[in-house]
Amino acid sequence: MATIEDVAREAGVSISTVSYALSGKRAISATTRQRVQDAATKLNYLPHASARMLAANRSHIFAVTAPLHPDTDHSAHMTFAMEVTKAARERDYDTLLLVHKDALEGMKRSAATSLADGIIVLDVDAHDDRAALARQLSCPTVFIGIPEDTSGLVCVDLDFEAAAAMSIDRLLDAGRTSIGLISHPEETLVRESNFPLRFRHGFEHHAALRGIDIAVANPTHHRAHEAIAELLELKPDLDAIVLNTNIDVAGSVTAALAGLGRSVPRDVAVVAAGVTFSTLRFPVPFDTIPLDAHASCSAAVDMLARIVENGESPPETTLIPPTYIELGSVARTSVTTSAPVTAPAT
Amino acid sequence: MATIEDVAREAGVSISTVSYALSGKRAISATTRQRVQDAATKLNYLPHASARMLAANRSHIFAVTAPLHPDTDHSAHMTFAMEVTKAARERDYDTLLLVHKDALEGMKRSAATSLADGIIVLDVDAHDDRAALARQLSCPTVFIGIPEDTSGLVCVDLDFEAAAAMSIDRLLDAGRTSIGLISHPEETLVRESNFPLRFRHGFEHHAALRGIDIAVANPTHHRAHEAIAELLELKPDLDAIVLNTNIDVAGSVTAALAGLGRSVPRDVAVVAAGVTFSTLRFPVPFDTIPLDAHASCSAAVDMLARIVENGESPPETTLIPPTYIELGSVARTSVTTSAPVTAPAT
DNA sequence: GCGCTTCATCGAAGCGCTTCGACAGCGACG
DNA sequence: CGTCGCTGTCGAAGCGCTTCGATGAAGCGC
Repeated sequence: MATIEDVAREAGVSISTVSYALSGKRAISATTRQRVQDAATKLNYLPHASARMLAANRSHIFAVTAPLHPDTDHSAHMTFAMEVTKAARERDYDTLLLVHKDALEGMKRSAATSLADGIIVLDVDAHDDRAALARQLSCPTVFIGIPEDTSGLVCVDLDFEAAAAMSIDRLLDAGRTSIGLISHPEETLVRESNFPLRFRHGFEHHAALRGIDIAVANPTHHRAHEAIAELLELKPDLDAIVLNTNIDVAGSVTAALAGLGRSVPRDVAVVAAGVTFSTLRFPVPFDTIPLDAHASCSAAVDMLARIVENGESPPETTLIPPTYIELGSVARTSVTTSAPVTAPAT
Repeated sequence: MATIEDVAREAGVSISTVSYALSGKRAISATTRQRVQDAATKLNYLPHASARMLAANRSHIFAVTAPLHPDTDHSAHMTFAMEVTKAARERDYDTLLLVHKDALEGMKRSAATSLADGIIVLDVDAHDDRAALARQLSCPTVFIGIPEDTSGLVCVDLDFEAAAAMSIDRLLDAGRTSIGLISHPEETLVRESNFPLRFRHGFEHHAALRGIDIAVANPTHHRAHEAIAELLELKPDLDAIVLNTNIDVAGSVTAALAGLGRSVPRDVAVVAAGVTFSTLRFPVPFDTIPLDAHASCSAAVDMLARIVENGESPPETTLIPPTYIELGSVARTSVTTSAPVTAPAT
């Protein structure tokens, strides 16, 4: 492999000139820069990674901690890891994958050895060990997800509270009156994975605010029809369901409702909110308030890069506003529809 | 962070002695070594990653290329990436994730900049661009999966041909006579993902060898019942199904068969072969010949580490023998069962 | 035409580690 | 008692890059 010295010789300049010409950190005349670039291209020069790291004290590597729990949704997990990696590459960083039990030890190690310039934390629990570690680590760290105590941290995530409120508002605006929430499986809630809790909290809070009574079900075995039966028992007049759950449960909601003699959206409106999957290929696609991995990850990586490169200190918490995608699973109820079309209720 | 110099001062020895004491590359007296280790522990010393890389010309990093296709099974994908990472950590390597289009460019870059000591290639197609690249790269590379032309490469994988043969043998031994294969979706076959093809080839080959006639279905839309109906049309007397397909199709086989008035294993025996998922939580668990991610990944990482560290050159292809897990989905047919129990047909 | 600034370039000092060769000390051997 | 060969330790030379300070050349005003 060609070294910077080879390029310098080829271009007839000094080593430092090559470095400055390629990095742009000092003014170099156009002609010299061109010669250097030509030489670099000709020799197929790429700087030796560790030499660059050592001299510049910067690795251009981000560590990504992504622990795998028994109840982890692999698909969502993969999507986030990929999106972080893609976003990092766009800013000229590579990503080191830290998994499993190695998460804590890996964070320490990659910080202590200066292997990583920064750390991205995925799949955050309400009381996450990695929060305490991040505070004492002095290696810039950004959380995708929001632990209970955010002091001294930098966190990015979808505004789940707002997403929950948005789902309620849409359903009420469409004339629905009796809303149930199907949440994540028990296992996920038990370890206090942060976002199902935040969604649920936002849901209950906003329901109270709008003066409606709601029901909540946590499917124990990823079974949709059990959850729905549970909701129907609590609220026999159920006419709307909000799904903040995994794809398995969501995917079988249509069938489960059909089994109970209800159709979507005629009898029951459905909104999937704060979910990573698309419902486009479901028998009846559901209106969706997506948990957009791309948005969260590129925002987080962007922040991390700015902390590392410019020493910026972003706010503790950045909430990404939700967006609503209509796919036809929330028709207006007949009562409302019978009102004059030109003057819809506000 | 403490440097090697701090440790040397603390232990009252020279820098090189510290290096040798910690690496064990030269004889150091027990007392000195102990003093050095104590000093290192006291100062919380960890060697600076890039300094070590630069001096030793070794990064202790493996790159992992794992491209994401539209039809990629995220769960399997994640499992393999995780298993590679875990296996690498056990040998003191970290893993860099290279995704998406970045796969080729990332391989080049991490090799050219000496960022990675070696490369693991996942999700290999029969005609994979990464094979040609690996040949010209001079960076040790191990494929998990087997492209058509393996010359000059090092590849590890489950012996899918043997797994296919094993599934046929087991079914025939259990007295089944009419076997159908449900393979991967069209999309996966079209891009010539290597293992579905190898499985299918082994399946057809062994069926011919054992003198039976078989049927094959490729579900187009991940729909199990369509595939089964297709098989039944081809072979109305179907009494055994081999599944070499994704979890979505496999998961709904029981229901699809029930819908067609057949039960497992009474009417139809089922074996899942060369699959990454477990069928334990299916309504009827299926006998399984697993594609064991852990086995493949740790074998591959082991090989890569030995190439990097000892300059070994393993054989082009290493096939991992299949194992059979009985879960009760292959009962002997009544005909066979009525034969004397003490003298089963061979 | 002198001193001043500005621009482009260079030389050299590290970054923190590994590793090679050198060498002191010491027991063994003739 | 001199010499040989070990063993354990040290000093120093890099690894390939970045970056600081220095310097020469060119441009400017007075």
